[in-house]
Amino acid sequence: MSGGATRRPTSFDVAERAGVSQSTVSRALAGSPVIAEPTRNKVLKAAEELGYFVDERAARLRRGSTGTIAVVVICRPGESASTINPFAYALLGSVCVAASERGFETLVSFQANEERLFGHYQERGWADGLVVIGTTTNEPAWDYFRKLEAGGRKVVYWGSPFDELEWVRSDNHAAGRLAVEHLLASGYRNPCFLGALDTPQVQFTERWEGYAAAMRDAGLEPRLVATVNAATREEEGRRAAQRLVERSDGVDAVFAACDAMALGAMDAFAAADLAVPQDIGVIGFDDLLAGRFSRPPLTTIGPDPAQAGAALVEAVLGTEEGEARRRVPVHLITRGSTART
Amino acid sequence: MSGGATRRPTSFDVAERAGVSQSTVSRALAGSPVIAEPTRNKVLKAAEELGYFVDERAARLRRGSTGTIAVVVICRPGESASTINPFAYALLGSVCVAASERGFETLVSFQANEERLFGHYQERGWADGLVVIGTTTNEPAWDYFRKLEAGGRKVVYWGSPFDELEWVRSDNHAAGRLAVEHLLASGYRNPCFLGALDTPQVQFTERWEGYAAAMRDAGLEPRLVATVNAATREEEGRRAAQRLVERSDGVDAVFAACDAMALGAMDAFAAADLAVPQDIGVIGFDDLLAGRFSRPPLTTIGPDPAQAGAALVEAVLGTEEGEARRRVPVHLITRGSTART
DNA sequence: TCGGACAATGTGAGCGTTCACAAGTGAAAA
DNA sequence: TTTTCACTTGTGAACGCTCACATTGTCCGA
Repeated sequence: MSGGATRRPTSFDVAERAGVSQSTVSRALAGSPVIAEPTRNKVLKAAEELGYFVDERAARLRRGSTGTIAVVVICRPGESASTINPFAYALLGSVCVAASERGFETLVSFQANEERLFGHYQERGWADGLVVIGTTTNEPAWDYFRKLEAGGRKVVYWGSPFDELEWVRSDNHAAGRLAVEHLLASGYRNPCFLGALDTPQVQFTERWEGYAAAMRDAGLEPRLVATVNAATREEEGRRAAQRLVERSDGVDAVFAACDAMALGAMDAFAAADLAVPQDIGVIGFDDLLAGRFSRPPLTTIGPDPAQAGAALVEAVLGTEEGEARRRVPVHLITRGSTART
Repeated sequence: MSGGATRRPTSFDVAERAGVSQSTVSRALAGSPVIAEPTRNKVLKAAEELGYFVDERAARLRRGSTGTIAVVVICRPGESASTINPFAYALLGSVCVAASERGFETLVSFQANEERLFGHYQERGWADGLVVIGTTTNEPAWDYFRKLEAGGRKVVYWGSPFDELEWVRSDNHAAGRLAVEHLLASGYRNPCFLGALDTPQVQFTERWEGYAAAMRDAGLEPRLVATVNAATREEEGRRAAQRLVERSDGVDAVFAACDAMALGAMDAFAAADLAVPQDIGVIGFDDLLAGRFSRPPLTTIGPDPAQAGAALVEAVLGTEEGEARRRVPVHLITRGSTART
């Protein structure tokens, strides 16, 4: 409306208008009980008239607190904000909520370019801690994380491939077992695992291990249908499933490393006229919204994102060693894609 | 590893270690060309050894910049981070990316409780601007927004119900027309609109208006199947579709106000043994990932989230009036749910 | 030998707060 | 009246940084 950009009012402006000292303004606005009621009212009125808000960056500087945790979501190269695994979003959201519940702000950035990613870690050095969601293969990451930790900051990784870092993960072992048990109980005889083991995604590897252990316990041979890198997880799942169909070696169920892959696989099965769940059972991991609306709806295993987010925040704010290294429990959500009966 | 929490190093610590003055450290780290190369190296080495990072909150305080834009995602009451409309996440992501490209940080919060929401606006007052994603019916919001704007901050709303606020929206009118044109071209004769008009979601209302105008242009009577409030959008869509099925008044296609509703509706149609797209066509809005994996895949209309995010950031950072009030173009994505032929 | 120009570094103020401490009230107790 | 004390408010020093300005050192031409 008006012309020039007017300077933002400070507590001194409020003090002048209210006819008190600046520190009285500070106290009144901070809700200090020592301030007399009439004074407080004068101050509040003046502040409101001027449209004054406390400058948090100054307050925090003085107070010595940051009150902020940084969250970095690492995108895969070429991945945009809209093609990223939706589970990362759910996790991001619950991290923000959990942080907010503990009175912390969250500073969020999405990074695809690793060069810039590291630059950003530095800029964000002023946060109390850093939560990293996603995976990077970049080795120099170690050095950066070390530097950050030397600088008194804590870095917690969701599903880190680096053992030296603090991490929070799903109980992937349990997930693998749950998948096998459920598939066998549903009447499938030859469940295979669909995913990749040679990636920095340790979570995939752990799911495989859980799956393999459960298979052996049941007297069965674990089988891997390896995915190869593609533009999206769905595409990876689709291609791997196509190869599986061509092979046709008696596999009658698939435990996919993530829902996106499972959905891609279901797509491929439909194209090959294989009926899910009759001809082949499919179970995923993540509990994406998309899985609720696929035909058939996708049976899946997943952590509660709220629980996972809370665990991450606790880990990044907690001072106790060890306590931070946690496993988030997973749950089986049974839907149509494994309902053989 | 070590015991007590050591104080974070400051530029004075670096200066002492490097044997130079504090301001030389500042200059060296800021990349000032006036610093001699050997000095810069000494400083960089000392900084690295101490694990020093510039305290951005102090730097920005001194510099007078915030370099931050706040993003608030409003959840519907009872909605958790994982049940929120995924489009909001995609939008959030692209806002973060767009901001980062312009050198800004993003401070993100998810708010369900409106009381706290407003408290948070104040705390976040130190950002250069505020992007609000989601909808609130709360009238006092006006006052808060006014106060924020009086305080020199800019608030931009995604799909605001308040006309006095800056907003960025999809071109919902065009979306309504696109939907009708596509449905008629696909051989449907009686498309209805599924959604609610009495909500603060102006975007829904605008889509209805676009739909209604296109219907009249085609010589047809616009028809509304009203949704009523439920826990999730899917549930709202499901229930409205059930009523539509019971009515069976010749409607042969549905334009749902959002994908989540469309998916819920498809669920209800499947339960009622109505085949999509043969018996009834369905088209949504948002281009959710879930729509790509539904059976049949969902035809939808939507803005490019990246474009929308960029427009929001531009609006919140731009100084020009009017320029900020923008419409983001929408695109039709044709999939199975309207493939009658 | 000296002074001026230029390059590199040091000095000190101040960004807008909070907080420990000092100081000013007025009423109750001596 | 004087002392005491509770209750409020004012004063001034930080927080860690950047930037305008002052200072130092070095080289070169007169």
